[in-house]
Amino acid sequence: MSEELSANEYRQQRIVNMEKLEEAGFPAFGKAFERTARLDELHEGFEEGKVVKACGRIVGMRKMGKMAFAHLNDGSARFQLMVKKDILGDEVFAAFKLLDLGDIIGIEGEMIITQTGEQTIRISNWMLLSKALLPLPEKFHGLTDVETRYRQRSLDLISNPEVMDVFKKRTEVLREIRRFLDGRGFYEVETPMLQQIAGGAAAKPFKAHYNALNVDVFMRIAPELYLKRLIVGGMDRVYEMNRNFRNEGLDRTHNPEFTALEIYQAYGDMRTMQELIQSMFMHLAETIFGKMEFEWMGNTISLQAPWREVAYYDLIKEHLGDDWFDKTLEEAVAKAEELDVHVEQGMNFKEVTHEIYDKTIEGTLIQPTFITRLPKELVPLANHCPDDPELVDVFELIIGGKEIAPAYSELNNPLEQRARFEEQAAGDGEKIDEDFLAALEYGMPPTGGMGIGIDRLLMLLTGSDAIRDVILFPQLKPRV
RNA sequence: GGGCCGGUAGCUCAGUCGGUAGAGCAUUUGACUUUUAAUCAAAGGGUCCCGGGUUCGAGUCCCGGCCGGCUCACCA
Repeated sequence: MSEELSANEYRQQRIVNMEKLEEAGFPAFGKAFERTARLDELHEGFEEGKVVKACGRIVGMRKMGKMAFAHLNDGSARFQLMVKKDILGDEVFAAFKLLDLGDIIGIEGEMIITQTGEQTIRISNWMLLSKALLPLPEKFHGLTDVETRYRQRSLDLISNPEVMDVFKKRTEVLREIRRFLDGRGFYEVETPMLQQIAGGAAAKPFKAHYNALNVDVFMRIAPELYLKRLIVGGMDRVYEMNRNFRNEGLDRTHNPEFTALEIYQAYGDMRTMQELIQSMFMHLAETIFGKMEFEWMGNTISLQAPWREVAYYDLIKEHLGDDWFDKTLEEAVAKAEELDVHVEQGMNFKEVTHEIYDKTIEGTLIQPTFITRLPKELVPLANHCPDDPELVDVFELIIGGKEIAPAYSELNNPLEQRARFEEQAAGDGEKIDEDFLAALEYGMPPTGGMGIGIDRLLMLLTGSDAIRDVILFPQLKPRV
């Protein structure tokens, strides 16, 4: 007996049941059903004696001789059904007992409270809306195999309510972000995902071919250069929240397609973004989660503003000593080795310092922290700090030891922008986006810009340790 | 890419020293009008991830591969 045949036994049995139901006058795949309310709403507005219509999937069934109890789930909640032979009559009751777990039905009945105190609908009538030909995962343990959960998200959602909850929260967060930004006068825009030059970030793009123009195109790695064109054009508050694609590895915090929110506000700067993100995160925490503290990867994180702000050099000194910047390169390398931080031959002092920061300091910043005044070498596309041309006017927001959002006082000097592009192009051979540079030459107002990794934000807000748990269909290797 | 762990019935999992493949749920049949992991009785259900090897005999040991998880590294 093959696995396939065995699985088929369940299917065969359900097809037999389906035929019996059809003979009894219950077509297996019904039409639209008008319900009184969702099951969660019925629980909330429960009223003993009220007659209601509801529908959903049968997720539990306890059959007895002349009555049965079942549980219905419509994705919002579960609701118990009481099914009695003396109410339905012999044939309709017998047909009900032919239903399988997973079948989708519509019912009508009276809301009652059972002896054990559970809100229940005692049904007077029912119809089959859709037959399930395959068995559902087991009722008690549910579906736990992670691989199956990601590959068959439908089943995951059916059998794991907490998974459903995370994805509903995801939708609510996206909706609330839009509402928040719209309320501040931002326009949501859509810019190309198919780009002939993949700019705006340093990452490897996915490549595709466009037949009609016979050109290679790239899936975007960032919308930044297009959004700034809109700032030049006078749309002075814009945001885009959509997918970016990066042709890189896959791990607990990286998926090749991920959702990024980029925000640009003309006549603002990094400070504008700082206020915006604190207000926005607190707003989300308050309105959707009703709390300010979140458990994430073993830490309790408070989003209560104001968040800590520390200049990069001060942070380094805090961890490596006030005299750090008086040290020689050799001393810095020695310290790195002592800390078990791997440094490459030929790295300069700043690079070694940053490597140490990356490996030993960033991870310790659990509570929200703005790191400001970064060395310009680290951030090529930002404006200088007004008081120090060696530093750039940016912040990196770290939460839970992870980078959540960078923000810049955007570079709006087209000559300097061109110089930096040329330097970059010399390094990696990428084409320069001349149209973008031309736009800048018409004049871009001083602008604050920010990028937020939405998936990582959702990990924090929902307490998820893996990005796969906040993305409905994460990338997986194909199954053979 | 390296290391460690895992893949056995539809689902969740056991499987000892290499000796006939197990349980619970689910399914089928029967009993049962207040159950809720319903209960009771009986039955059916397996490509033990794939391919080689060792052996009289492999779910188990060895080699290779696939998929997944954790972790380190790389990339940013």
